[in-house]
Amino acid sequence: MHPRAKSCKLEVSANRCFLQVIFKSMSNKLGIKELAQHLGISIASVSRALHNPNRVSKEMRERVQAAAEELGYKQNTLASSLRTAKTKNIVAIIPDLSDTFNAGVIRSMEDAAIQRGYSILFGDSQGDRARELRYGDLVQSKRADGVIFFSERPPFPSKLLDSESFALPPMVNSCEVADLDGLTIRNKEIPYITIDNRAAASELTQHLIDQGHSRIAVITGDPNTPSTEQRLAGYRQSINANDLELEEELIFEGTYTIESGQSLTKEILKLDHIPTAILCMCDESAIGSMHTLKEQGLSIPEDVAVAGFDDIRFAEFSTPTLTTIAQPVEDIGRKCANLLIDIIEKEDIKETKIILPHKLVIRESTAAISR
Amino acid sequence: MHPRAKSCKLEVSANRCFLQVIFKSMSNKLGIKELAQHLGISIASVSRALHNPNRVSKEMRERVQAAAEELGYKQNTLASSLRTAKTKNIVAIIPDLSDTFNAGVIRSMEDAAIQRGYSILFGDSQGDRARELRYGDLVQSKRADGVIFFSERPPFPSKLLDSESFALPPMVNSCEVADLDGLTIRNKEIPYITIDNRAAASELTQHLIDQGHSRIAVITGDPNTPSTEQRLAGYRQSINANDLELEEELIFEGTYTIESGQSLTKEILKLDHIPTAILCMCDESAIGSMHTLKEQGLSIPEDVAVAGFDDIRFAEFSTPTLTTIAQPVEDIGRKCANLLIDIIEKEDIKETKIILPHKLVIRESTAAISR
DNA sequence: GGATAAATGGTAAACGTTTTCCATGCGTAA
DNA sequence: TTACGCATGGAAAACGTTTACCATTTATCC
Repeated sequence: MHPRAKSCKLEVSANRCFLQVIFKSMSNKLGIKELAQHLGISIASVSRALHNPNRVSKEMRERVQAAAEELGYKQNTLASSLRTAKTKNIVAIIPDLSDTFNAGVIRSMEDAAIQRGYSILFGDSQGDRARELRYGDLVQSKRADGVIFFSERPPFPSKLLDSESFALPPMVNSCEVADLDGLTIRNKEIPYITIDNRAAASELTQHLIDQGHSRIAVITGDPNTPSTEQRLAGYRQSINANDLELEEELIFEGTYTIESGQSLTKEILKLDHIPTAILCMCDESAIGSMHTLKEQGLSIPEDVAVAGFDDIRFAEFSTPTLTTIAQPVEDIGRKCANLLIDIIEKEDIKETKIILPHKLVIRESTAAISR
Repeated sequence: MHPRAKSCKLEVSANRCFLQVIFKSMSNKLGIKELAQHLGISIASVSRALHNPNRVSKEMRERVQAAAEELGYKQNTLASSLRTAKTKNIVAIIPDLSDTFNAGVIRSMEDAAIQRGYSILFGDSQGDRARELRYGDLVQSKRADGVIFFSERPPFPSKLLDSESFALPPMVNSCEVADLDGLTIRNKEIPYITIDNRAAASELTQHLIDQGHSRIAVITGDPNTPSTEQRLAGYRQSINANDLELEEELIFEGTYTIESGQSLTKEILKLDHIPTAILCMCDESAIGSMHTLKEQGLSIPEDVAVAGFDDIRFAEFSTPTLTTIAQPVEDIGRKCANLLIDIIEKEDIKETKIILPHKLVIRESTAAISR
C-alpha cells in the first residue's frame, strides 16, 4: 500500500468558497503541482520561479513566491535531492560526542554548515569500526554528500578504499590525522585539518623541563589513536633533546577520560620514585589525575605538577587551574565544515591539508620544581 | 545539465571479459537496475529479494543477495524515501550542544536511534527562535520523519500550530517542558520526557535548609526557560514551606554557563549580608561560582555552601565535590528517541508524557552551617 | 516590414526506488 | 480432465522534483 491515501473525493457543491476551504483544510498535500494548479501555470514555472529566479519574468517570480509564501509551500527536498543528486547533508563521525573537546568542535562545525545551507547528520562511533562503517554508508546510500571523520581511517571498507573504481566521496579528516608515512597513496590525498600534535606535546614537555622537571610521567589517550602516538612522539622528542633519560615505565597507556586519569595516577603513585610531573594527553585525564593526587594529600604543583591537553572550558576552573595546550576548537570545526562543503561544491580550494596553530597555556598546575 | 553524464559508450570489442572490466571499473553507477540487468531479472524482483524476502523464492532471494553483496550494491535511500515517504532521519534541536548535560543526552539519544535504524540530524539553535524554525523546516521539507526539541515550544510557526489543518508532525519535547497550564489544547498533547524540576529544586533547597541555611541565594538559568521557572518555583516552595523569608534580592538571573556563575557570585558577594548558601541551577554555574568564591578567599562549604544541578561528569571532580541533582541523562536521551520512533512508526504507545526520577546527590560542597 | 535574437513558459523525460496489478506455471482436489 | 488456488516474477505507475528541449511571444535592428 502506498503510504498516501488516494485523493479524497469532494462532494459536489455549488459553493466554490466552501469547496476551497475544504480543499485547503483537508488536502494533506501541497506540492509544486498543487501550487502550479492554483496559479494556473505549469510546474516548471513554479520550480524556476523559486529556484532559478532569473529564468522567469519578474512578474511571474513575484506571483509564485507570494503564493508559495501564502500557502506555505515547502519544497520536498527528497524529490529535489533525488533529481539533483545533492542532499545538503553531511555526516560527522565522532568517537565520543560527550567529550567536551569534541562537542565544541561539532558545535562550531554545525554552525558553519548551517550557514551554507547544510545540515549535519552526526554519528557517535564509540570508537567502533563497525559503527564508523555504518555511518560511512550514509554517504554511499546518498543520504549525505560528504563526511567528516575524526578517526584516522576513512569510514569505508579498505576493500573499497584500495579499489581504483571506488570514487572517493568528499571527505575531511578532523583532529585525528594518521601519519602520512603509513598511508597508501590514495589515503594520502585525503584532506585534513588538525594541529601539530607532536610539536604541541613537545612544547608542553619542554615547558615542564624548563621548570626543572626531569622525571615526567605520561598518561596517554587511547594508544592506537594517531593523536596519542604523535603526542607521545613529541614527548620523546623533548626528553631526548634535553638529554634526559627516557623511562618507558613512566608512560601509562590510558584513554581520553577522567577515569583513566584517576586510575593511572594511582598507578603512578605506586612507583618507587614518584615523578615530579604528570603530563596528561587530555584535560579530562588531567582533572581525574589532579583529583586523585589531592585525594592522596599531595599538593599541585608543589608535590606534583600536572599538565593537560585541549584547554577545555573546565581547565580554567579546576583547582588549581590547569596548564594545557589550547586547540583552536572553534576554528577546527568551522574550517572542517567549510572545506568539506568547498569540496562537495567543487569550489576552488587553496589548501586541503591544514595545520592550525595551538597554544601553550600556562596556569597554576605547573610550576618550578620544589623538591 | 543533469549531474550524471550520459552512459559512457563502450568501444565494440570481441573480448567480453575486457568489456566487463571496463563496465565494472568505469561505470560510476550501480543501481537496482544494473543489478537486475546483471542477473537477468526484473528490478522488481531485486527490490523484493532485498527488502521483502518472503515475497520471492528462496533461490532468487539468495542469488540476489549474494550479487548485491558481491558487487557492493547500496540502496539509494533518497529514491526509497521518496517512494515510501519515510526518511529514517530525526532532527534534534538543542539550545547548546557543547553544554555537558545536553551532550550526554544527545549521545544516548543517537545511540538509541541508530539501533532502530534512524540517524539524527542535529541542530544547535543557540536559543534562537529563527534557528529553531529553520530546523523545524527539515521535517516539513521531508528531510526527517520527526523532531525532538529541547525548547518549550515546537519548532513551527505558531500560525501553523494553531491551524487545525496543520497535521502535527511526530515530535517529542525533551527536558525543557512548558507548564501545561499555559498551553493551548493542541500543545498540551505534545509528548514529553523530563524530570520534575520543581520537585527536584524543592528537594535541593530543603537539603540546604535542613543543614541550617536560611538565607539561600539562587543563581538561575536563562530566565525564560521552563526549567528555570520550575526550579525557581521549587525553591520558593521550600522556602515558604519552612516559613523562611523569601528575599527576592537573593535571586540572581543568569544563564546556564560557567561565566554566569562567576559574575553573579561576584554580585552576591557585594551584598551587605552574604548568604550562607548558593543554589545554582546548573553545575556549570556552580563550578563558576565556586571558582569565584575561592578566588575571594572563601571556603566551601564552611563560609558558603554551593549546590548545583544536573550532576555532570565534572561535578564529582570539582574541589570540593559538588552537591547536586542528578538527572537520568542516559535514560532521557534513550527514551526520547524511542518514544519518537514509536510515534513515527505508529507503535502502540503506553505513555507519551514521562517524568523520570531525579536524585539528590550530596557531596562536599554543602554542609551544616558553621557561622 | 521582415529577419533575427532574446525572453519566457510549457511538455515531458528523467532521478532510483517500491508496490500494485497482472500473467504464468504448478500442484492439488474434485 | 477441469477448476482452483498459490507461489512467483514482470510491467508499469507512482513518489515530487528539475531541466533539456521546444514553441511562442516580444524586442531589436536593418
